[in-house]
Amino acid sequence: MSLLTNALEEIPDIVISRLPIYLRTLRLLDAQGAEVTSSQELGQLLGLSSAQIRKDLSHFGEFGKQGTGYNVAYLCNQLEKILKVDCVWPVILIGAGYLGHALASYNGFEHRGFRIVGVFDSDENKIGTTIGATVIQSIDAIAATIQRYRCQIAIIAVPATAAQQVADLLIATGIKSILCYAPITLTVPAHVRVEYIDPVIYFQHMTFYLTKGCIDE
Amino acid sequence: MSLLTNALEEIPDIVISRLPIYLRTLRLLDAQGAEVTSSQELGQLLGLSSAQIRKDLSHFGEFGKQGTGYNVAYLCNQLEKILKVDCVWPVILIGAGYLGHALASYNGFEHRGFRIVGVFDSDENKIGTTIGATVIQSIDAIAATIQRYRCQIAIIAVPATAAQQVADLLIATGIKSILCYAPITLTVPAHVRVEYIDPVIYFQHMTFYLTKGCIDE
DNA sequence: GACGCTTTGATAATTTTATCACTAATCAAA
DNA sequence: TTTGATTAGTGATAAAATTATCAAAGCGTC
Repeated sequence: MSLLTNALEEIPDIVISRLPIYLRTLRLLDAQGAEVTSSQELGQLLGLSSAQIRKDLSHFGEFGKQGTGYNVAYLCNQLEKILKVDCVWPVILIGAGYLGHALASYNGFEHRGFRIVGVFDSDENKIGTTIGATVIQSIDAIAATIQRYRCQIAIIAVPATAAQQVADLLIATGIKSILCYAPITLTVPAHVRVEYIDPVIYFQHMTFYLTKGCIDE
Repeated sequence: MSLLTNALEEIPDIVISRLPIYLRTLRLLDAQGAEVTSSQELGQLLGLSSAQIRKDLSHFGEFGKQGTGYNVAYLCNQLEKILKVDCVWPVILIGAGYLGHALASYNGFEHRGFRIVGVFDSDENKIGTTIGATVIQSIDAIAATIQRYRCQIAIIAVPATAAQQVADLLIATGIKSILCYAPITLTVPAHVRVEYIDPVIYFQHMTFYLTKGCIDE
């Protein structure tokens, strides 16, 4: 089977969503000096069944050797190709509050395939100031940056009240994927993909399973 | 059916994971002054089918009225009870880097059921300094804070290299749920729940669906 | 009050996802 | 070389999740 899959087969999104986890773990194993691994070992590390991992990978080709397992470096490479992160994607960041600063300062993006190429804010007082080497620009400058880098990915790190408006602007300017840190669900056209990060969603998921133990009660 | 469900029925985790999204949207509707809504309207806002929303809610009881829909305030209340966020949960935060600062400064936790009651770091230079009104404490002080607040939830916002060690410490001290911002999969006992936030995982998911357009290529 | 429109909640049907079970390949050691 | 222990890949099966369907109920209008 060809690497980027036979066009007849539609790969489930849930499979795609696991690949980055596999990749992250494989790169850790690689960094630890492991030459080979197995679906069983990976499954143990990730809390998944070995069958699931083999099945997931089988959508894209054959990467292992029976009796031996997978060559870590090779599988890393293949996954990077499948996910198209064997290169660096330009990303723009909207919002230069505390969160925007944390994201812009994070140095874990580049070696995993992403670089923040522009930071934007609407606050006049922030425009022109810097985060590390990056100058915060006016919202008006977004289009130019997107064009220059052919940027398809944006991070929204503005307050919830401004997020939809920012999203509309980004989409009008050609952004195809948005990572939204604002705690709202955006309304976007079908060709735009949005992923959300809202820590409270995770907390509220957790508390369902906890026995109640609140402050002042 | 009783509110917190008939013990015979095991509610799928995937259903639980959607409830916080429903709650978030309902509270938005409430803030906008909406008195009632419908599974159809909610579904439209969230990109889900109305049947799914009705089915999800049906695990917990009957909250709507045929022909009318759901009373927004009432359904909010019920979801808050189901998720046990009709109160404030104490949370501790480990790691006072940029991300830790962003989290500690965020004022969107409290009204959704959570309060950061302690911030900890291993860096001697940070200990004793403040984020807003919160004093950064030594890692050694974690146990006392957990005990004092009967804290069950922790946020890990330390580098990947330290995360497992911190997790082990937290678990030994009684933490039951961890929100992990470090880009690794933690190894934890079965009774501990971990949720992960790693933006790169989302980016790499997105790029699978994008046409390649990297920097310098 | 009857009628038309809407909506829920329940059940059935369908689709999707995960698991199982097995074959063939690989390797190390006897 | 043979044997035993592993392991990938895969078609079949089981489980889970989503979607479709529909009766009953509510509301507004005539």
